[in-house]
This record gives sequence, C-alpha cells and structure tokens, in this order.
Amino acid sequence: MSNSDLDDDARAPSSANAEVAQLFAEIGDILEIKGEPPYRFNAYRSAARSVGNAGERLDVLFEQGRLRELQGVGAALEAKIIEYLKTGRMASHEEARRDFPVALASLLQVPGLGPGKARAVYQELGISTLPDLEEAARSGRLREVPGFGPKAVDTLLASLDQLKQRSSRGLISDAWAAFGQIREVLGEDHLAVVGSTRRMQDSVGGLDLLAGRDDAATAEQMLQTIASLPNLVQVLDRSSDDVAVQLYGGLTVHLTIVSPEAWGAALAWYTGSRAHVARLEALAREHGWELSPFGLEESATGKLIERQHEAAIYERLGLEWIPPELREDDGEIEAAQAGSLPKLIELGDIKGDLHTHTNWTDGTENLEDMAKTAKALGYQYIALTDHTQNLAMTRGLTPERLEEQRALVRRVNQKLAPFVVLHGTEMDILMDGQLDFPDDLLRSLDYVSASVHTGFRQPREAMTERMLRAISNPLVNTLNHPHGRKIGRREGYAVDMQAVVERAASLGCALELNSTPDRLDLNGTWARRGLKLGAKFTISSDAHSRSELEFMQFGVAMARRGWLTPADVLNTRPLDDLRALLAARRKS
DNA sequence: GCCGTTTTCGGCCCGACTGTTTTCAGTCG
Repeated sequence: MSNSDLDDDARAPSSANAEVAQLFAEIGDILEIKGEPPYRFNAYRSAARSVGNAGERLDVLFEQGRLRELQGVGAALEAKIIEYLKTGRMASHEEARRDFPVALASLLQVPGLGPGKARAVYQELGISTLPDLEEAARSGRLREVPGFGPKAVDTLLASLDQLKQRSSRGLISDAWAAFGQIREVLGEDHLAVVGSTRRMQDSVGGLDLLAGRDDAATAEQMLQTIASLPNLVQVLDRSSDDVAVQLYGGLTVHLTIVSPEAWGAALAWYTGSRAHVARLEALAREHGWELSPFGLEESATGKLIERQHEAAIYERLGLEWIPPELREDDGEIEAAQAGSLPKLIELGDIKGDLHTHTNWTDGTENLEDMAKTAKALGYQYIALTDHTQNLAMTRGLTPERLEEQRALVRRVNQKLAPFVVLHGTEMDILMDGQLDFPDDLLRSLDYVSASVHTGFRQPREAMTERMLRAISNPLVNTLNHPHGRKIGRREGYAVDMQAVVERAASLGCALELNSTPDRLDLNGTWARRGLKLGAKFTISSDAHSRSELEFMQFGVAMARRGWLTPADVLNTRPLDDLRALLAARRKS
C-alpha cells in the first residue's frame, strides 16, 4: 500500500474488500430489522456484493479515485469506505450495532421468520441466536412474544430442522468467476480448474486449482498471490506447494503446485470423483501399473508409462478420453472402453434461448437490448417469456398487456431480422394445476412454458397432480425449473418428480434445464433419468438482464452431466425445425 | 442510499396468504 494516508492497522488478516463488504452487509441486515424502508437496506446490500466481489483492491481504487465505479457505491458509501480505509472503523456500523446485535441477522435465514419477528424476539426475550431461539420455542417461552401462536411455533421448529440440513455448498458460477479473477493475476499457462468445479457439479464444495511450475520461486509467488487476493477473508492452510483460502461469500479456493511434466496425471487425478479415480487405479493395476498424481508407472520398476497428457493416460488405460462432466463412475468407464461415449452437447450447439425476461415484468432491460445481445452471442432466436398475472410481484402480464407486447415483438423482429423473437410466456401454474391464461390466448403465442411459483408448501400429492395437470395441456411446450429449488436457500417443493418426468416424456412436453446458477433445475442426474425415459429438453438461461444470457453455459453443463446430445435438446434446432417441433406438440 | 434511452428528483417488485387477531402485521414468491 503506497498511500501514506492509510493506517497499517486497517489491514487485518482479511482484505479491506472483504471487511467493508461484511460491514455493509451487517448494516443492511440491522437496518432491515430496525424496519427501515427496503431501498435503504438494499442499497447497503448491493454495495456489499459489489465491494465483496470486486476484482481490485479498495485501497487501489481509492488512490485512483475510482471507488464510485463500483456498482451501488455513491457519495455516501464512498465516504464510508474511505473512512474505513483511513481509520479501520466505520461509525455508521458502530451506530447500527448499538440498537441490535449483529448476530440477530442470523435469524433471518429461518423460513417464515422475517425482520419483524426477529425484532420482536430480541426485544421481548433478548434472543439473538438460533440455538437460543430453538430453546425458547421448545420451552414455550416463545409463546409470550406477540405474533407467536401455537401454529407459528410449530412451523418455526420445522423450519429450524430444515435449516440444519441445508448444505453449505457454493454456486458453480461463483467458483468459475473466482477462477476468472485468479487467471487474470496468475496467467493462463499451466493453470487449470480441477475437482467438482471442472466436473460441473450443480453445487461445489470449493474451487480446486492446479498450477504447473518447476522453480520454487515462481511457485512461492503464486501461492502468495492467492493468499493476498483482494476479496480474501482468511488463509486456511499454507505449505510449500499448496494454499487454501476463503474468499468473501464463503468460497474456498485451494491451489496445488505440481510439476509441469506430470500435468496430465495431476489433471486426471484431481478431476475425477473418488469413485472414478478408483476405477482408473484398478485399470492401471490390471496392467501391472500404478496411477498417482505424479504419473502412470510400472509398479515393479517405477518405469514411467505416461504423465504429461491427460488424454494419453486415458488412452494407455484403454479408454477414450472422458469429458470431465462424466467422471462420476456412473457408466462412463464402460462406455469409454467400448468407444461408445455420447457426443455430448456443447454451448456452440445452442441456436437460441427459450426463457428470457424484460422490463415488462421483473427483467431489468428492454426487449430490443436483450435480443441484440442474444444475436451477438450467435443465436438465431430467443423466446420472450415474461411472467403472467398470477405472479403479481413481478407485475405479471394480463392478457391485455400480453397483447400490447405483441406489437413490440413485431417491431423488434422487423428491426433485427433475420434474428427472431418468439413471443412466448412463462405462465404460472395455479394452485390446482389450471393455467394462468386461457387456451385461446396460448394458441396465439409462438411458445408456451409453464412454471410453479406459488404454494410451495403444498402436499406432495397435490403438487404432483398440479404439475401433471398443467403439462397435460398440449399447448404447454415446456415445464420450467421442475423442482423449484434455490441452491443454498430452499429445497425444491415436495413432488413425485419421477411421475412428472415420465408423463412429460410420454406427452412430449419438454423439460427445462434452467441455467440460472442457483437453480440448475433439472440437474444432470434428472436430465439423465429423463433421457432414459425418452424426454425432450430445453436449455435456457432464464435471463433477467443481458449479462444473464451467459448463464446458458451452466445449463449446457447440466445437460452434459446428463449425457445429453444435441438431438435431445429442442433449442439446438434451427428456427424452422424448432417451430415444427413446437407445432407437433400442440397437435398431439 | 443509489441512480438516470422515465436523468439531478422521485422512484425503488406488489398482491395474497397466514396465523394472529378482532382489524392486521408479517412473510412470501
């Protein structure tokens, strides 16, 4: 740090970025519990995200007078950042903490417990932690708090149980974003993602990286770079050839230095699931060899068979090279031996995006900008699929507004031809399985997809019937995000998904692989089950802004994990073929 | 508290449900 204004004490183990982001997030939480209006606490939260995920250090941005370039940082929050950089403190944070303990915000994770109840629980019983809350609920003390009747206490206890089971795994998009940031500073040469992130699991335990370096000085430099990333929270572990750190947002990054000569062996070793690698080891033993991260060697003599190239290792073991997404020991070894691995779908096979939103509902941008961006991505078409009237919070479209939208679609299509915007809908499936628009209206649209957005706590039988009824209407082309889960926030609703997938397959209703990183719904496991039943799929971004169109890569990854080929996915088809397929479903 | 092909002020996701009440606050999607 070169700016002499800055106090050395300001730099604790965490980076200033992570510290400031944390303080902003805590202020936001406390403001919400205090009952401040949403635009105030949301301002702190969006600034927290922006600062926490920034790829540059706050002190550098400050020196260059560029703090305001961070999204959501205006004059007031800039001043607070500068105050923190200079003094290591933030007065408004200390002020907020005087009213409510920071720990109280942890109660907001409990489904059904919002800021109002958190405030009441603290003011009436002095409770600010989850264990204390649970104790109060069990002992009956919670009943003393206004608003907590017998039913509310029961629901709360159930929610607490659910919360305990929730996994703390991270989003695949966060892991890849962190890799992008790290690649900027370390360079691309012999730097690779391995582990569950390379296998593109729908959630990841952390980001595992390999760097191939021979000389100790360079290796040391790389480890040091990781240990001082702008968004560092803490260094978890450090040795001469590896480092593990935690970044803002919770992601763990683990970098291992390996010899560039053994690059291929290390890639294979650290990428496959434990079960997959065990199969590779067993195959090696059949040849009298031994596989390790250092190479494939003859067990008896230690003579090197292969270590430099991953594909060559697979080849020596009698296998086709196996795409990382399949390395789960779920039939891929046998297929690779037989030379019958599927030709998996790739991002480049996608011809259009069938799930997008605009500022007519809860998207942030206009149709023309969305379409232009899609066109620039190389697509031939997108489907505009804004929400419908039942989903009021998004200003869901009434039939009248849908008609108005039609004229806009026509104008944009004239302007961007031969690119085509299909006029579609993401229509709510109502509580009883009825659809939010009448059939006549649906018939007038180019594309119809349907989603469950309400009544998540319906019993399993009712939810299953509801979804079956909805997809039984031949005007519904696609069932969107079938499980309705949000990774890290809520489980999917209770539903007999096997029955839904079977029915969809038999009726020709496509199943969506929703590419939004916290959905990834269906995931690879369910895609593969659907494939075996003969289901067809769409892969779509569910973009609410232009940049989110790029989520598509994650949905394609789920498809690959599901062993899907381009033929299994509707939106790999050119527009005319797609239209024919959509029409065929309607006639069924 | 931020922000701007609704631009320097006035917006910023809003209506329904739930369990608690006795007229509604809190939460959700």
